[in-house]
Amino acid sequence: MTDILRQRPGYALRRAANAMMGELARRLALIDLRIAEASVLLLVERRHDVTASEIGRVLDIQRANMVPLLARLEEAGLIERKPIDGKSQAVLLTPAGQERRARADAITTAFEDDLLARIAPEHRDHLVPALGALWRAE
Amino acid sequence: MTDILRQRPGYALRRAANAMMGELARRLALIDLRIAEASVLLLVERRHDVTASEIGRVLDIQRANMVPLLARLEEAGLIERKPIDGKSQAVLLTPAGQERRARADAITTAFEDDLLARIAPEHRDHLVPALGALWRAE
DNA sequence: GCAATATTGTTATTGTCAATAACTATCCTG
DNA sequence: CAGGATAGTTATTGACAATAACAATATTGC
Repeated sequence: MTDILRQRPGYALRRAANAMMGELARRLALIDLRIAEASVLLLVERRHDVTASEIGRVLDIQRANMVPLLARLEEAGLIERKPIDGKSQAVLLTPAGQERRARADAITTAFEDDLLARIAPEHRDHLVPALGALWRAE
Repeated sequence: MTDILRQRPGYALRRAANAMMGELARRLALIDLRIAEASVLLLVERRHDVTASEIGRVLDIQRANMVPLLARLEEAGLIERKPIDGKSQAVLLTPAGQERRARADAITTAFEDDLLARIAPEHRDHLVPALGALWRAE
Protein backbone atom coordinates (compact mmCIF):
# COMPACT_ATOMS: atom_id res chain seq x y z
CA MET A 1 0.00 0.00 0.00
CA THR A 2 1.64 3.18 -1.11
CA ASP A 3 1.70 5.74 1.61
CA ILE A 4 0.74 8.83 -0.29
CA LEU A 5 0.78 10.85 2.92
CA ARG A 6 4.45 10.32 3.44
CA GLN A 7 5.60 13.44 1.66
CA ARG A 8 3.08 15.74 3.24
CA PRO A 9 4.82 18.06 5.69
CA GLY A 10 1.92 18.10 8.12
CA TYR A 11 1.70 14.35 8.20
CA ALA A 12 5.46 13.91 8.45
CA LEU A 13 5.52 16.39 11.30
CA ARG A 14 2.80 14.54 13.15
CA ARG A 15 4.43 11.17 12.71
CA ALA A 16 7.87 12.42 13.65
CA ALA A 17 6.59 14.18 16.75
CA ASN A 18 4.68 11.11 17.75
CA ALA A 19 7.61 8.77 17.34
CA MET A 20 9.87 11.21 19.14
CA MET A 21 7.56 11.71 22.08
CA GLY A 22 6.99 8.00 22.45
CA GLU A 23 10.67 7.31 22.70
CA LEU A 24 11.39 10.26 24.96
CA ALA A 25 8.55 9.27 27.25
CA ARG A 26 10.05 5.80 27.57
CA ARG A 27 13.44 7.23 28.45
CA LEU A 28 12.06 9.72 30.97
CA ALA A 29 9.93 7.04 32.56
CA LEU A 30 13.18 5.55 33.83
CA ILE A 31 13.45 8.48 36.22
CA ASP A 32 9.69 8.63 36.78
CA LEU A 33 9.03 11.80 34.81
CA ARG A 34 6.56 12.56 32.08
CA ILE A 35 7.54 14.83 29.24
CA ALA A 36 5.59 17.82 30.47
CA GLU A 37 7.05 17.40 33.94
CA ALA A 38 10.58 17.25 32.61
CA SER A 39 9.91 20.41 30.62
CA VAL A 40 8.95 22.23 33.79
CA LEU A 41 11.99 21.03 35.68
CA LEU A 42 14.30 21.99 32.85
CA LEU A 43 12.77 25.41 32.60
CA VAL A 44 12.61 26.28 36.27
CA GLU A 45 16.14 25.25 37.10
CA ARG A 46 17.22 27.15 40.14
CA ARG A 47 15.32 30.37 39.78
CA HIS A 48 13.40 31.37 42.86
CA ASP A 49 10.83 33.75 41.54
CA VAL A 50 9.01 31.99 38.73
CA THR A 51 5.26 31.71 39.05
CA ALA A 52 3.15 28.90 37.71
CA SER A 53 1.46 31.24 35.26
CA GLU A 54 4.80 32.36 33.95
CA ILE A 55 5.92 28.79 33.37
CA GLY A 56 2.68 28.09 31.63
CA ARG A 57 3.06 31.04 29.32
CA VAL A 58 6.55 30.04 28.27
CA LEU A 59 5.71 26.38 27.79
CA ASP A 60 2.29 27.15 26.34
CA ILE A 61 0.52 25.17 29.01
CA GLN A 62 -2.64 26.75 30.28
CA ARG A 63 -3.02 27.72 33.89
CA ALA A 64 -5.68 25.11 34.42
CA ASN A 65 -3.42 22.38 33.16
CA MET A 66 -0.50 23.53 35.25
CA VAL A 67 -2.36 22.64 38.43
CA PRO A 68 -2.22 18.84 38.28
CA LEU A 69 1.23 19.01 36.72
CA LEU A 70 2.71 21.03 39.56
CA ALA A 71 0.73 19.06 42.11
CA ARG A 72 2.37 15.87 40.93
CA LEU A 73 5.82 17.43 41.01
CA GLU A 74 5.18 18.76 44.46
CA GLU A 75 3.88 15.45 45.72
CA ALA A 76 7.03 13.82 44.36
CA GLY A 77 9.06 16.27 46.42
CA LEU A 78 10.68 17.87 43.38
CA ILE A 79 9.30 21.39 43.69
CA GLU A 80 8.18 23.68 46.46
CA ARG A 81 5.94 26.70 46.37
CA LYS A 82 6.53 29.92 48.22
CA PRO A 83 4.04 32.75 48.27
CA ILE A 84 5.23 35.89 46.50
CA ASP A 85 2.19 37.91 47.44
CA GLY A 86 -1.34 37.04 48.32
CA LYS A 87 -2.05 35.87 44.80
CA SER A 88 1.09 34.47 43.22
CA GLN A 89 3.45 31.78 44.33
CA ALA A 90 6.97 31.05 43.26
CA VAL A 91 7.88 27.59 42.07
CA LEU A 92 11.32 26.42 42.99
CA LEU A 93 13.22 23.16 42.87
CA THR A 94 13.96 21.22 45.99
CA PRO A 95 17.36 19.53 46.26
CA ALA A 96 15.70 16.36 45.00
CA GLY A 97 14.23 18.41 42.19
CA GLN A 98 17.60 19.77 41.21
CA GLU A 99 19.06 16.31 41.20
CA ARG A 100 16.18 15.02 39.09
CA ARG A 101 16.47 17.97 36.79
CA ALA A 102 20.11 17.14 36.15
CA ARG A 103 19.18 13.61 35.24
CA ALA A 104 16.38 14.78 33.00
CA ASP A 105 18.81 17.13 31.32
CA ALA A 106 21.25 14.32 30.68
CA ILE A 107 18.52 12.10 29.27
CA THR A 108 17.01 14.71 27.00
CA THR A 109 20.36 15.92 25.78
CA ALA A 110 21.46 12.41 24.91
CA PHE A 111 18.11 11.77 23.31
CA GLU A 112 18.30 14.83 21.14
CA ASP A 113 21.81 13.97 20.10
CA ASP A 114 20.45 10.63 18.98
CA LEU A 115 17.65 12.35 17.13
CA LEU A 116 19.95 14.63 15.22
CA ALA A 117 22.28 11.77 14.41
CA ARG A 118 19.48 10.11 12.47
CA ILE A 119 19.17 13.05 10.15
CA ALA A 120 21.41 13.30 7.12
CA PRO A 121 24.04 15.99 7.68
CA GLU A 122 22.78 18.19 4.89
CA HIS A 123 19.35 18.41 6.50
CA ARG A 124 20.33 18.52 10.13
CA ASP A 125 20.91 22.19 10.77
CA HIS A 126 17.71 23.21 9.04
CA LEU A 127 15.37 21.33 11.32
CA VAL A 128 15.20 23.57 14.37
CA PRO A 129 14.89 26.82 12.38
CA ALA A 130 12.18 25.32 10.20
CA LEU A 131 10.24 24.01 13.19
CA GLY A 132 10.65 27.30 14.98
CA ALA A 133 9.10 29.11 12.06
CA LEU A 134 6.12 26.78 12.18
CA TRP A 135 5.35 27.10 15.83
CA ARG A 136 5.94 30.78 16.26
CA ALA A 137 3.83 31.76 13.29
CA GLU A 138 0.54 31.50 15.07
CA MET B 1 12.16 34.43 31.14
CA THR B 2 14.59 32.98 28.70
CA ASP B 3 13.23 29.96 26.99
CA ILE B 4 16.22 27.71 27.10
CA LEU B 5 14.22 24.90 25.56
CA ARG B 6 13.68 26.78 22.34
CA GLN B 7 16.72 25.40 20.56
CA ARG B 8 16.20 21.83 21.56
CA PRO B 9 15.10 19.80 18.56
CA GLY B 10 12.78 17.59 20.56
CA TYR B 11 11.06 20.51 22.16
CA ALA B 12 10.82 22.43 18.90
CA LEU B 13 9.36 19.37 17.25
CA ARG B 14 6.77 18.97 19.96
CA ARG B 15 5.75 22.61 19.87
CA ALA B 16 5.61 22.76 16.09
CA ALA B 17 3.55 19.59 15.85
CA ASN B 18 1.21 20.88 18.48
CA ALA B 19 0.67 24.21 16.83
CA MET B 20 0.24 22.53 13.48
CA MET B 21 -2.28 20.00 14.69
CA GLY B 22 -4.29 22.65 16.47
CA GLU B 23 -4.63 24.72 13.37
CA LEU B 24 -5.30 21.77 11.09
CA ALA B 25 -7.92 20.47 13.49
CA ARG B 26 -9.69 23.82 13.35
CA ARG B 27 -9.69 23.80 9.56
CA LEU B 28 -10.89 20.21 9.29
CA ALA B 29 -13.63 20.86 11.83
CA LEU B 30 -15.26 23.00 9.15
CA ILE B 31 -16.07 19.79 7.27
CA ASP B 32 -16.68 17.83 10.46
CA LEU B 33 -13.55 15.72 10.34
CA ARG B 34 -10.89 15.07 12.90
CA ILE B 35 -7.29 14.73 11.85
CA ALA B 36 -7.16 10.97 12.20
CA GLU B 37 -10.38 10.62 10.24
CA ALA B 38 -9.10 12.78 7.42
CA SER B 39 -5.93 10.68 7.32
CA VAL B 40 -7.98 7.57 6.78
CA LEU B 41 -10.08 9.15 4.04
CA LEU B 42 -7.00 10.46 2.28
CA LEU B 43 -5.34 7.09 2.45
CA VAL B 44 -8.22 4.89 1.42
CA GLU B 45 -9.26 6.92 -1.58
CA ARG B 46 -11.07 4.67 -3.99
CA ARG B 47 -9.40 1.35 -3.35
CA HIS B 48 -11.77 -1.48 -2.70
CA ASP B 49 -9.64 -4.01 -0.96
CA VAL B 50 -8.03 -2.27 1.99
CA THR B 51 -8.63 -3.80 5.39
CA ALA B 52 -8.81 -1.92 8.64
CA SER B 53 -5.66 -3.61 9.87
CA GLU B 54 -3.82 -2.58 6.75
CA ILE B 55 -4.84 1.05 7.19
CA GLY B 56 -3.76 0.91 10.78
CA ARG B 57 -0.37 -0.46 9.88
CA VAL B 58 0.29 2.26 7.34
CA LEU B 59 -0.94 5.08 9.56
CA ASP B 60 0.52 3.53 12.69
CA ILE B 61 -2.82 3.36 14.40
CA GLN B 62 -3.40 0.21 16.37
CA ARG B 63 -6.21 -2.12 15.51
CA ALA B 64 -7.97 -1.38 18.74
CA ASN B 65 -7.96 2.32 18.01
CA MET B 66 -9.18 1.85 14.46
CA VAL B 67 -12.49 0.53 15.73
CA PRO B 68 -14.05 3.76 17.04
CA LEU B 69 -12.41 5.72 14.24
CA LEU B 70 -14.00 3.62 11.50
CA ALA B 71 -17.24 3.41 13.42
CA ARG B 72 -17.54 7.17 13.39
CA LEU B 73 -16.73 7.37 9.69
CA GLU B 74 -19.26 4.66 8.98
CA GLU B 75 -21.93 6.32 11.07
CA ALA B 76 -21.29 9.54 9.15
CA GLY B 77 -21.93 7.62 5.94
CA LEU B 78 -18.41 8.19 4.63
CA ILE B 79 -17.19 4.61 4.48
CA GLU B 80 -18.68 1.18 4.00
CA ARG B 81 -17.37 -2.21 4.92
CA LYS B 82 -17.54 -5.31 2.79
CA PRO B 83 -16.42 -8.72 3.97
CA ILE B 84 -13.39 -10.07 2.15
CA ASP B 85 -13.43 -13.41 3.91
CA GLY B 86 -14.76 -14.59 7.21
CA LYS B 87 -12.19 -12.56 9.10
CA SER B 88 -11.28 -9.44 7.17
CA GLN B 89 -13.37 -6.67 5.78
CA ALA B 90 -12.60 -4.13 3.11
CA VAL B 91 -13.04 -0.44 3.84
CA LEU B 92 -14.23 1.65 0.95
CA LEU B 93 -15.47 5.17 0.49
CA THR B 94 -19.10 5.86 -0.18
CA PRO B 95 -19.93 8.61 -2.69
CA ALA B 96 -20.31 10.97 0.26
CA GLY B 97 -16.95 9.76 1.51
CA GLN B 98 -15.31 10.48 -1.81
CA GLU B 99 -16.77 13.93 -1.84
CA ARG B 100 -15.60 14.56 1.71
CA ARG B 101 -12.22 13.16 0.90
CA ALA B 102 -11.84 15.67 -1.92
CA ARG B 103 -12.65 18.50 0.44
CA ALA B 104 -10.25 17.19 3.05
CA ASP B 105 -7.61 16.98 0.37
CA ALA B 106 -8.16 20.58 -0.62
CA ILE B 107 -8.02 21.74 2.99
CA THR B 108 -4.91 19.82 3.91
CA THR B 109 -3.11 20.77 0.72
CA ALA B 110 -3.84 24.45 1.25
CA PHE B 111 -2.85 24.12 4.87
CA GLU B 112 0.46 22.53 4.06
CA ASP B 113 1.19 25.16 1.47
CA ASP B 114 0.65 27.72 4.21
CA LEU B 115 2.92 25.78 6.51
CA LEU B 116 5.76 25.66 4.03
CA ALA B 117 5.33 29.32 3.21
CA ARG B 118 6.20 30.18 6.80
CA ILE B 119 9.57 28.50 6.53
CA ALA B 120 12.50 30.43 5.12
CA PRO B 121 13.30 29.18 1.61
CA GLU B 122 16.71 27.90 2.56
CA HIS B 123 15.22 25.59 5.19
CA ARG B 124 12.04 24.58 3.42
CA ASP B 125 13.11 21.59 1.38
CA HIS B 126 14.97 20.02 4.25
CA LEU B 127 11.98 19.66 6.53
CA VAL B 128 10.24 16.59 5.13
CA PRO B 129 13.43 14.57 4.66
CA ALA B 130 14.59 15.43 8.16
CA LEU B 131 11.24 14.51 9.69
CA GLY B 132 11.09 11.34 7.67
CA ALA B 133 14.44 10.27 9.05
CA LEU B 134 13.17 10.83 12.58
CA TRP B 135 10.01 8.85 12.32
CA ARG B 136 11.28 5.93 10.30
CA ALA B 137 14.28 5.33 12.53
CA GLU B 138 12.41 3.42 15.17
C1' DG C 1 -5.32 -32.91 6.68
C1' DC C 2 -4.31 -31.16 10.90
C1' DA C 3 -2.17 -28.94 14.75
C1' DA C 4 0.35 -24.93 16.00
C1' DT C 5 0.64 -20.26 15.00
C1' DA C 6 -0.63 -15.77 13.31
C1' DT C 7 -4.00 -12.43 12.12
C1' DT C 8 -8.51 -9.80 12.32
C1' DG C 9 -11.73 -7.42 14.57
C1' DT C 10 -13.45 -6.22 18.90
C1' DT C 11 -14.28 -4.67 23.98
C1' DA C 12 -12.73 -2.34 27.80
C1' DT C 13 -9.63 0.39 30.23
C1' DT C 14 -6.00 3.56 30.98
C1' DG C 15 -2.75 7.44 30.20
C1' DT C 16 -1.00 11.83 28.36
C1' DC C 17 -1.72 16.16 26.86
C1' DA C 18 -4.65 19.92 25.74
C1' DA C 19 -9.08 23.09 25.66
C1' DT C 20 -13.00 25.37 27.85
C1' DA C 21 -15.79 27.45 31.24
C1' DA C 22 -16.59 29.05 35.57
C1' DC C 23 -15.28 30.78 40.06
C1' DT C 24 -12.73 33.20 43.97
C1' DA C 25 -9.26 36.03 45.54
C1' DT C 26 -5.97 39.28 44.76
C1' DC C 27 -3.48 42.80 42.27
C1' DC C 28 -2.98 46.88 39.51
C1' DT C 29 -4.50 51.13 37.20
C1' DG C 30 -6.96 55.34 36.20
C1' DC D 1 -11.40 53.54 45.40
C1' DA D 2 -13.83 51.27 41.47
C1' DG D 3 -13.12 48.51 37.36
C1' DG D 4 -10.53 45.53 35.02
C1' DA D 5 -6.79 42.41 34.69
C1' DT D 6 -4.33 38.45 36.71
C1' DA D 7 -3.34 34.01 39.65
C1' DG D 8 -4.74 29.94 41.02
C1' DT D 9 -8.16 26.51 41.18
C1' DT D 10 -12.05 23.04 40.07
C1' DA D 11 -14.41 20.35 36.93
C1' DT D 12 -15.30 18.60 32.56
C1' DT D 13 -14.38 17.37 27.91
C1' DG D 14 -11.86 15.88 23.77
C1' DA D 15 -8.26 13.78 20.76
C1' DC D 16 -5.09 10.43 20.34
C1' DA D 17 -2.49 6.57 21.79
C1' DA D 18 -1.17 2.13 24.60
C1' DT D 19 -2.30 -2.25 26.74
C1' DA D 20 -4.53 -6.48 27.68
C1' DA D 21 -7.69 -9.80 26.76
C1' DC D 22 -10.82 -12.47 23.81
C1' DA D 23 -13.28 -15.12 19.96
C1' DA D 24 -13.19 -16.23 15.33
C1' DT D 25 -10.81 -17.15 11.33
C1' DA D 26 -6.82 -17.79 8.31
C1' DT D 27 -2.26 -19.57 7.40
C1' DT D 28 1.71 -22.43 8.12
C1' DG D 29 4.61 -26.42 8.40
C1' DC D 30 4.65 -31.05 9.21
